[in-house]
Amino acid sequence: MGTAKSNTTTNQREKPQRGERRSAILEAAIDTFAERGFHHARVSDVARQAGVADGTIYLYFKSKDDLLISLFEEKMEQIVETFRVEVNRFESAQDRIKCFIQLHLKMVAERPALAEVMTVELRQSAKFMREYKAPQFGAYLALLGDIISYGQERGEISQGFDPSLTRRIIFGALDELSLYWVSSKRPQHSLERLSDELWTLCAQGCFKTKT
Amino acid sequence: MGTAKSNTTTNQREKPQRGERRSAILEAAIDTFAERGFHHARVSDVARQAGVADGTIYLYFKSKDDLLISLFEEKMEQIVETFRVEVNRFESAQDRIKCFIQLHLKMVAERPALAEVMTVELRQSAKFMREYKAPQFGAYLALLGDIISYGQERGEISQGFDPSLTRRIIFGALDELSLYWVSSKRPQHSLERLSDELWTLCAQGCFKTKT
DNA sequence: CATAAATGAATGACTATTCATTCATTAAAT
DNA sequence: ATTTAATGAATGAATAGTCATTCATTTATG
Repeated sequence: MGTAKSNTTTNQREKPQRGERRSAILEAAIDTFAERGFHHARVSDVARQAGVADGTIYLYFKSKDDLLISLFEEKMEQIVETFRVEVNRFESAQDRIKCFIQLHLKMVAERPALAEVMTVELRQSAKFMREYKAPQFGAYLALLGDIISYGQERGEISQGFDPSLTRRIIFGALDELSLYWVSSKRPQHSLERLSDELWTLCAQGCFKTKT
Repeated sequence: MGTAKSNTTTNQREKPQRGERRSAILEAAIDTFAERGFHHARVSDVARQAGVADGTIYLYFKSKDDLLISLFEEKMEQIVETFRVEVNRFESAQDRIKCFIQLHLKMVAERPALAEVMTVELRQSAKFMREYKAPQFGAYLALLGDIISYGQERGEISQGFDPSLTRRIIFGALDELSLYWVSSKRPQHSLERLSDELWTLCAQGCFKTKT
């Protein structure tokens, strides 16, 4: 408020320092894509939000598509790294899966705009940028699958489950819960509640009698 | 083949009969949006696929967006109707949920293009056509939630589960499995396998020991 | 001063939508 | 039954608006 150069008329950022421009653009892209959606967001919207000129974006990214892809890959890479470390602090597969679920939803709570972009735009991109194979999304799924395989090795999880399917099921459930949470203005449920519900279902199923 | 006017040079349809034009356009839109994605598909692509002129589309739909919305609502309405009847043929909630899962995946197998459009584009629409509340998608979720409530009334399902969350979890899992299946050229798993895997997880969870 | 970085107005490609015109079909008139 | 008129569905070329990308110029840096 007291800063001489502060500009309170818009939500655009202070002009970023040298060396911070690339990440300023990425962060601006997250906010802008989350608010307007990738297709409706203009490159000039991202530029304004980042506090740089339109052309500056093209010094750091090849195209608007490249900006979206870079955003995915770089953020997802950080997430996978963090998750892997956190998850491995637990010994049992049960605790590891519980941890994974909690971390995913914690990320949604802390970076809703990022969650929104990844949740909503990832599908489009995966399908329509055919050459882009989303390697870091693959790594995310692999991490989840590894926990399941690990649980099978330890005898915690029945051999009957196929890790490559079960990981999709859990990811799908997490993804839908995330979308539900970021989309509702006033969510009726806390993220802890969502986490518990999914964990309980994964752990013991929802029917009282065994089939 | 023997028809005098048949045109074998392209994949465009025979000029549709009067009174079939609206549905010809809807079907063409499903194929075109599935192949190119809503944003990359041109209105003229849909027109060519339907065997009508560009302008004809605007006699039946207000805009390209309206075409997508109409597609969702009309197809989803049929699906909800069919599912409700089929599901109610079973007495137990267990069988009803199993039936629901199987019907969803059967629909994916029978109408992959429709599944693809709904799976990929629904999220976008839900977010960016704010005024469009996707009532039929709501009905789909409600159907699933009703089965869960019914199971709780009958004492099959623990009271601890919240139907409005559990239905999201199951829908999310189904949706992700569908996307996985339609996106992979040569799926390693049959849809029956996907159905069994999800059903088993929902029914009894994946851990051998109770928590 | 020389080099690199940043700018933002101008460009050009793209495509949703419009609307003046066509034409097949139906109804009216003889 | 045959001709003529009326209708409105269908057409597709032209329009109009959008916006990603470029690049000549300006600004900052060492």
